[in-house]
Amino acid sequence: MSSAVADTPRSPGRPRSVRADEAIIEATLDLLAEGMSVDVLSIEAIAARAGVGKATIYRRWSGKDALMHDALATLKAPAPLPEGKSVRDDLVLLLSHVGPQPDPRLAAIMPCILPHVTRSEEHYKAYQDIIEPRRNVVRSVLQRGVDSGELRADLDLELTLAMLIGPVLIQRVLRWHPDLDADKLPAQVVDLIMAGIAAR
Amino acid sequence: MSSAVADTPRSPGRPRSVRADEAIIEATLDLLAEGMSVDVLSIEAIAARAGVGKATIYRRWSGKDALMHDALATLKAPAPLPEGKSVRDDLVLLLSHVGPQPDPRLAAIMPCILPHVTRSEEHYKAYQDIIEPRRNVVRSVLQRGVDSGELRADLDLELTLAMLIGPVLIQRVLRWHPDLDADKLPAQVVDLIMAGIAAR
Amino acid sequence: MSSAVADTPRSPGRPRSVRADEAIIEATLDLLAEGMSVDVLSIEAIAARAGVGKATIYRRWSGKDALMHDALATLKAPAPLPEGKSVRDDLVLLLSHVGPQPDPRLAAIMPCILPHVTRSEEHYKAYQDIIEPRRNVVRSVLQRGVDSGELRADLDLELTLAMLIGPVLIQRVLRWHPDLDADKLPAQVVDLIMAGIAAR
Amino acid sequence: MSSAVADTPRSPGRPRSVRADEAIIEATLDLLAEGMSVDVLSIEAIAARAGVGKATIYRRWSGKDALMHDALATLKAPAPLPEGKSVRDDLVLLLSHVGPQPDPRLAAIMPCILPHVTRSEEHYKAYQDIIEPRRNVVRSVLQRGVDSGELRADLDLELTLAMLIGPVLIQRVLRWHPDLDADKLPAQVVDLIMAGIAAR
DNA sequence: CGTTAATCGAGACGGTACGTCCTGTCTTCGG
DNA sequence: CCGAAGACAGGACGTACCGTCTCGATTAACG
Repeated sequence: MSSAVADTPRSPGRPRSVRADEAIIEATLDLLAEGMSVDVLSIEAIAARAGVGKATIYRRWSGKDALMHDALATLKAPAPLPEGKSVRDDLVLLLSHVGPQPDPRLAAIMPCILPHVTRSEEHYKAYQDIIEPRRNVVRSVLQRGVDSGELRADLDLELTLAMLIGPVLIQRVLRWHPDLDADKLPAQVVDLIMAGIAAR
Repeated sequence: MSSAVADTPRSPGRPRSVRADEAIIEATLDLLAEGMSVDVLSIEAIAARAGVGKATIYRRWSGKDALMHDALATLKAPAPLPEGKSVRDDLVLLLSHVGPQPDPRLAAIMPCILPHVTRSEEHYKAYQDIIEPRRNVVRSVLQRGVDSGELRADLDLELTLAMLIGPVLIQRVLRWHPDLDADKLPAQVVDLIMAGIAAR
Repeated sequence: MSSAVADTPRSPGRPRSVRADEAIIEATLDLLAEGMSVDVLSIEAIAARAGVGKATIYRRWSGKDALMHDALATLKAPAPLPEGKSVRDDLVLLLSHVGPQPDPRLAAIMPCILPHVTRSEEHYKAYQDIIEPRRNVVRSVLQRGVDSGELRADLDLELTLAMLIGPVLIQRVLRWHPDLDADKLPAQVVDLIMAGIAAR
Repeated sequence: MSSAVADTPRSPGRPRSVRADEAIIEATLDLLAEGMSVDVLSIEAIAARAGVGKATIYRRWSGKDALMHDALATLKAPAPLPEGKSVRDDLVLLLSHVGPQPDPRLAAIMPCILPHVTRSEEHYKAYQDIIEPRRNVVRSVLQRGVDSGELRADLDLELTLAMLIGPVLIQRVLRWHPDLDADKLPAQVVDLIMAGIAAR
């Protein structure tokens, strides 16, 4: 093409391998999902699992935190499902997706990053760009429920958000609980919080 | 000993220092409360903080897990508060105690052990003796509410438990949330779950 | 070219740069002469010094050993000096040429390759084609001395060769010796070995 | 003992293992003797060969150079043999000891350190305390020969020294030479240099 | 009141992972 | 096709801790 734009000037030398990029991210997610905590997750282990030299990782990311952030960002489900017929069904769907879908590793990883973001405001802010879009979807569903009259008009959206997400975050702990079924949890949570626990 | 009762047979040699015991437990809790995750919490750091040799720790505990367990067990508030005048007030009180009281470090530590117990059923069971008594208190308050007619007769106690505890576990994450006040969270959570979010 | 002789069929594409060839050889010799050992001498360093890409080197030589061999072969003085008037003068001249002439780097490089050829018989043999011609010149001078009666008839030529070359090889070590002058060393060595050290 | 001297105050903590010291030195000498050059010799290889952690090496030596120096110092034969009946026999004995005795690795290592000490005056000086004592013994034998009239009165001791040591340093190269026998080399060298090569 | 024995702080032990640097090879572009 | 630039997998660097061990000194109860 003889026309103008020099789209991407293209730096000299061999371009970075896309295969390596993917292998590193996948290895990171796999290791996280295998239950390793953020702190015990080692660059050396990631490199070995990805079949990659350590330098290839450090060429792309400054350290473990930056790599982790990008790895988790790839899990950022591209808007899982915005709309259904009722607020109740939408919420159940969304909460189910914080769970095993779309990437089955997500449910395993989430509790691992919880203490990570808890450590400091700095860590917390670093993950806002990943967490907030997900929360926004839930928030908008709640707002729609208020507007449509399905939910109470005086509802504290932020509080409700925290209560919806909390149980799901600890759902892995509930796996071994004899009286609860993790698969049905989202629906039960939504139903309970819709109705309230107080007697009528 | 020529006397009767062999109370404690008393082994020969220098007895173990009580000061060391306490210093180690305190150092462990301090470090956990400072936001370190379970994995990065090192025996070496505990020993240094406690002013104690590493062997002094390994002589008492088999490893990090055993020490952690005992340290957290000392936080096991000796029955925080059994009874109030209403289920609502009791729940608020109990949830507040999962928070900053009685030991201010408790709230900081709880999110740290979450991924730890999540790792495997083995880890999970190891902490049951600490977690379950606390849950039992909440459970009995809920049962009393059902019996007294304050709560719905068909209430799923285990599910309700999970929903009450979830938001509190992630309350540290909410510290930096602009629209939520961690101190008021327990009361808000209880009120919301009592009433439900559905419009009447 | 429309003219006649297609001497060398001339492969297609850009011909190899003679400048690069020379620059690589020169860079190799320079680095060796700067006292680097054979093992620390890196292709990367040679490429950088020559202002050349690493691939440009690997396209011409199979590896470090092959490059080194060719580089040293260029130092193979094209018959330094065959004949003088006396065996003594010839030897002094030859030893001086193992030293700073004709290429001043030769004296610096020789001790570097010593441990290299020492490593295995394989390495040793690889450099025979460079070393032996030089030794042959000395050998023939010695033989001429025996024939002419200047040297003892029962002389062990190989042994004498080793004794003449040894001191020169370590002459760099002698640079800092306060009582020896490297420049005069060849003459002194020849004179001493001619006369012997035993009292008469 | 109630008397004075507090010999060695003894620092607290576990004392350093003598076994480790020895294993490290032995591993270093073994690897050097196996023909590795100084530069390719890695701390990691030494640690592996010695069955020792890297930290155990770095706790004792600042780096490769310091370790090498101490390793070679242990080869410093504690006065190989001072005196015989003739200067000739003494020299043969001493030169033989620069060779395979007392430690058979010495002959293999010497050519390896030659380019090392050659690199700079700094490196050269660092090994003076190892090299010079050995040279001193030879020097004193030569001086004794001059005093006793066995050697020429006008002998240049330093030059003679260089000529005696040179051939031995390159004796490994001579291993594969068909016409020379490394074992007999010292005697041949001494005899030749005593008599001179000039015809009488 | 000296013996005995388990404790203490201290720190070295064999390891593992760190993040950096350099190896020799491979892969892209522009000349 | 060549040349430079530079990414690739691999591996050694020197540091920092890991959990274990070994040391001299301390500290009680027992004989």
